Parts: sequence; C-alpha cells; structure tokens
Amino acid sequence: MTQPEPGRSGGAVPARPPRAVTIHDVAREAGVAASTVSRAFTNPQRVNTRTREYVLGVAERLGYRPNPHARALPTGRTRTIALLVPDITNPHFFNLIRGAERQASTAGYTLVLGDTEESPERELRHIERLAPAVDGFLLASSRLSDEQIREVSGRHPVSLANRELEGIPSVVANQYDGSRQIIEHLASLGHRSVAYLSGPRHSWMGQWRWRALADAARQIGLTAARLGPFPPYVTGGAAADAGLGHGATALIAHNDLLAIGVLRRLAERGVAVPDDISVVGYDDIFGADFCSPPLTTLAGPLENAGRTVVDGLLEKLDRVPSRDHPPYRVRLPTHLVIRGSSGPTPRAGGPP
Amino acid sequence: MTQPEPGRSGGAVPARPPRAVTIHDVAREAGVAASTVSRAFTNPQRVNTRTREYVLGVAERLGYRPNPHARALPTGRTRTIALLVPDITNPHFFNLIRGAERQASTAGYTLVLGDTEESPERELRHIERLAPAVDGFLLASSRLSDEQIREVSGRHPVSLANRELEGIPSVVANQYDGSRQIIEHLASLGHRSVAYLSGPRHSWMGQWRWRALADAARQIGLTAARLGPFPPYVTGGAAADAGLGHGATALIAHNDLLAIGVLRRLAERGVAVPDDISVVGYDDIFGADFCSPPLTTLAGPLENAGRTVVDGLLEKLDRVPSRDHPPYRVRLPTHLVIRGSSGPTPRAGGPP
DNA sequence: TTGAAAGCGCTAACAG
DNA sequence: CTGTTAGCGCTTTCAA
Repeated sequence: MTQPEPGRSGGAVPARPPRAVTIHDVAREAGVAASTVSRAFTNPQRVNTRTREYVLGVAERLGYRPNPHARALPTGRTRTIALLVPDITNPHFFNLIRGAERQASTAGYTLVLGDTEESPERELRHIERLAPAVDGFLLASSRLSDEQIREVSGRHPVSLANRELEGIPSVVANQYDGSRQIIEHLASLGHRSVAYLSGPRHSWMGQWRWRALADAARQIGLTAARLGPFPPYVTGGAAADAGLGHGATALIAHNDLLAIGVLRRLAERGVAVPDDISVVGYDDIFGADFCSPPLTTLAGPLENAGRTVVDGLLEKLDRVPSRDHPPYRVRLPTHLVIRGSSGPTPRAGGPP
Repeated sequence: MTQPEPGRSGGAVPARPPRAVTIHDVAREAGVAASTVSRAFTNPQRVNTRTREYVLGVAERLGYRPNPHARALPTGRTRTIALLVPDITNPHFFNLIRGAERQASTAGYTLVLGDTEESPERELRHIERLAPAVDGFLLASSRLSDEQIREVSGRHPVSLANRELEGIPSVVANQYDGSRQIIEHLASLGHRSVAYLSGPRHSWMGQWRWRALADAARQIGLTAARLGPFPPYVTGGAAADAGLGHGATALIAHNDLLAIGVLRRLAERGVAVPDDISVVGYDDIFGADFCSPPLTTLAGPLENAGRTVVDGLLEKLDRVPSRDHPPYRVRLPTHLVIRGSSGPTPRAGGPP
C-alpha cells in the first residue's frame, strides 16, 4: 500500500504553496520598496546600515532566496560555469573535476558538467547549447583546434586546462619538464631506445608530450619513436604489440589508462615488466599505484589544476573590460613517481 | 609579446555586440508577433505549418537561441537538474554520473553536479543553494536520514539512487540478491566464518548489505560478523587488521575502494590472498580487475542506474499532478564477478 | 538614502 | 491561427 505523496493536498504534510518568497514579500513585510531589498543584497553599502540590517533580518525570517534566473535576466550574469571534459569516466579528470567544483562552489558559482566523449563536434554542440545558460566555459583537454578555441573564446569567456593558447587563461601541468624527467629516468636505467605510444590525434597535450620526449631524447642521445595513435583507454592494449614490434626497451604511454592496458597485454603475452620491457605513463591516476606492477608515471596536481582553471575564468569574468591585463597563464609543476614498471634495460645476452 | 585579446575593440576580431538575438529580433525579421515565434518553438502544433516553418527558418538564419533564464521565469521550469554525490572522486560514481549526464542531455536537460563530501550538512546546504536554480534533485547514495529525505522531497522533486523510500522514485542495484550470491560463493569455497567490513554509518546501502549478508549467512549456516565502521576509501586498510583479529576466513568489504585498501594492507602484513584469507568487494569499480589479486566483487549496471535515476525524476516532473501514479521504483540486477581474491578456505593443518 | 518605473527575454491567457 | 497584453523576480537608472 502506497502512502499519499507528500506535498499533495490531503496528505499528512500540509501542501504549502510552491511559490517561493520573493523580494516583494520581503519589501512588504519590511515596509520598504522592493528596490531597497534588492540593494540590501547586491549593493549593501548603498543602503542605510539600519534599514539594511532590518531588511536582511526580515528576508532571513521569511526564508527568502534570490531567484538566480530572475537575477540573470537583467544582469546577464548567471553565476554558473560549465566544465567540459572529453571523458567523464577517465580517472584523470576526477580530481580536476573535484577541484573545479570546490573552487566554483566557494566563489558562489554553480558548476555544470559536460562530457564531450572525445568528439570536437559534441564539444561545440555542448558549448552552443550551454552558452545562454552559463557565464563561461572551462575546457579541459579540449579536442578542438586552436582555430575553433579562438572562435569560441571570441564569443564566450573561456579558461583552458591542459592546453595553452595565446591570450586565453590556461593551466597546464608542466609536461615539458616532466617528459624530460621520464627520459632521464629511463636513460639512467640504461635504455637507449624508447617508444611513445600516442593518444588521440587532436590531443594538444599528446603533441607536447611527444615533442618534449623527442627533444630530451635527442639531447641525451637516445632514440625515440612515436607509435600510434591509440585509443587512450585501458582497451588500447594493441599499443603494446606495436611497441614490442618496434623493439624499444621502454614504452611511454600517452596516459595511465593506456599504460595499464599495455601492462595487461604484456602480461598476456608473457612479457615481463620491467625485466623485459619498461612501461611509463602520464597522470598518476587512481589505480596506477596498485596495478601490477605498479606504474611509474608522471604526476601532476590535478585538483589544484581544477581550482586554478576556475580562477582563470573568474578572473576573466570579473576583470574590468577596459583595462589591459596579462592573460592568466599557469604552469603547475609535475614530478615523476617511480614505481615498479620501470627498471634496468634487459641485457642482450644471459648473465656474463 | 601578447597579441590583442579577441573580442575587444581594437583587436583583429571585430567586437560583435554581445547582445544575443532574441525572440523579438526574429519576430521583426519574420514580420510576425513575438508570441508567434515563442509558440513556434514551444507549441508548434498551435501555429500554421507554413508560418511555423518560415519563422523557424528565420530564427535559424539569425542564429536565435532561446534564453533559458528568461524561459524559466514565467514557467518556473529551468530544464536543469542537480546530481548530488557523496564523493566525486569515487570511481563508483563515474559511470553513474556519465549515465545521468547522457540521459539528462538527451532529454534536453542540463546536469549540475554537487559533491557533498560524505556530509549530510553539506548535502542539505547544496540542496538549499541549488533549489531555486533547478527543477529537481538526483540524490545518489544520500547521507541524509529518511526524515530529511522526506522533507526535501516534500519541497522539491527528488529521485534516489542507491536508496529506497516509500513514495519517492528510486533505483538501486539489487544488493539483497547480490549479497546472497557472495555468501553462496564463499560457502561453496568452504568458508564458515565471514566478516563484513562496514562503511559509513549513514550508508543506507551498507545497512542493506549487512542485513542481506546476515540473512543469507544464517540460512546457509555460516557465521557472519559486522566490523567497523571504516572509511570507505583505499585508506581504510585498518579494516584488514580488524578482520584478521576477528579470525574470519573471508572478508567482505563495504565497497571496492575499501577492499583494495584491505588487499594492500594484507600484502604489507604478508598475508596471502586468497590462500590465507579471501576478500570480496562491492561495485566492480575501475581498477577492481587489475589490482592484485584481481578483486572478486558484486557488479551492478551503474551507467544504467544513472540513466534510470534521471528517468525517475523526469517522469515525476512531467507527471500530471492530479493523477495518482505508482512511484517509479527500479531494482537493477547485480552479478558476482569472480576473480582472484576469493578462494578455498585455508586448511587448518598442513597437507594431509 | 530611498522609491518609482522601466525593462531583461520569454510565456500564457485572452481577444479577435 | 495570430496579435496584444500582462506579468515571472530581479536590477538599475532616474528622481525625489
């Protein structure tokens, strides 16, 4: 037997009128004009201290909540921002999302989340759809071209994570230094030939990683090959076969998801890690420390990045439009977490 | 040298007026009244086919986008829903979130995400804050009491995931059957004494899990103890010590996060899994298949649950208020994924 | 310092 | 079937 739906007339709970208390209710109750109530909230210094306090008290007592939509209409400001990520289920983004959510929430903003599923078209469609509802966009690991991002940025406030573009606020983990750390680590272990298992063709980070790896390899004097692209998921195990075929002694995967997939495939093939081949990833995602062997990977401060990308956008939103201002651009330090998946080069012959 | 900010006057890109095209622009251009344009979008059948098509064409050409805030004002409907989860970074929720985001998006709704960080107070605060901006709430693994949920549900449309409450739409994975499967699996392996490592005190799922485990254990004739509560994170390794101290031959963790933490602690202690002790988890999260040993765990269709919880809410939102309607209540099937962390009971003596 | 009044963009009666 | 007219709740000139 189902009990009566609460909030319906006739139920145990008295059906309060669903209409929320407005600025007018407060005004009437406080004996002032609606505009004064409005000011008391949005421009406190422009109303007499005593009236303000009184009005605020009445509002409190009546349980007044400003209606964000009504507020958005005359001001054009919604106090909502959108975060678009290519893959909501990729652990890489978890902490980024959390950081962004926290920072937005702290600043009194609401965060809406969009999953672009690695598709530039979907990304644009999301932007299009969300544009009238939000004050700006946080684009994380955007799959758009530079052109497209500029275009979007010309139309709406934008802040970038894992991507840099002249004149647009951005935050990235320092992949250049990080990639060098990887190469140095591998070189110190005796490796002379490494392969980079690349991710999505449109991944800006990926291009950077490869460039940094190649630069460092050249300078240190070992050979680096770029293989792929491979899907940046644990299902990208095929990358392992490509790596094996290439003959490198160390595989550097586009991200940890792919690295874990590679680890698996290698295990299936009976290839020992790190004895036969070393594997390194990027991101230090959840799981990188307990896969087997635990993954050597480049870690970045993701939650921090999430907060920072929000800062970049808010800074832009609040900036006085007339003043010229250096664009907000942040590079966060990375560090190599050395675990069990990287080790000395296998010796060509048996023991001496 | 920084290039001029796009969208500023003086930049290379001409600064288009930021004012969006409205219903009036379309009306003027099409030579009809604004209300006709409005109807063409929201009530297509009430406008002459030819005018409608013409108007829609003009709107298209002008790049008209309805302003959701303006639309929300007279209707009270925002086409936005909020999803609140206790821990954004818990992989358990990833697929739930994705499912919800997809379903919402498909239905033309926008999803806003809130992280309650396992705190009932924060959960209420989020609801309070978001209430004027959304049409309803999706509460996943809510940490609120039944009382509190009823109260919230009396005030706003609510749909529940991982929780059931009379008269409120809900979706849960069938933990009862699932827990029985776990007990049967363990019993078939020869275990006679198991311990449940419990999670948050306010976890409704947790209480269910324990109840189901206890029932099944009693019926099948093995003893089950409830230990804890322990934090439901990988950092909850202390649960392993409690389990060891208790002397059970199988440990059933509140969730996979905790189970993975237990696995780790056990490894540190030199306790072999499953030879010395078996470990089972709940959720089949990302990583459960590649931790070591891979985790035996109860899997549920999370993405499906995400879609379903959205359906529950939309159904409620669109329901004719006057008609009595059976509450939308779904139980999704679960299945036990048997991996390497569960095995036969250790024999008391050595080999015979 | 405060009030009156005019919108923000859209919907929804109500006439015609 | 379509146009006119009020608002939705709030902000923001403009006067007083």
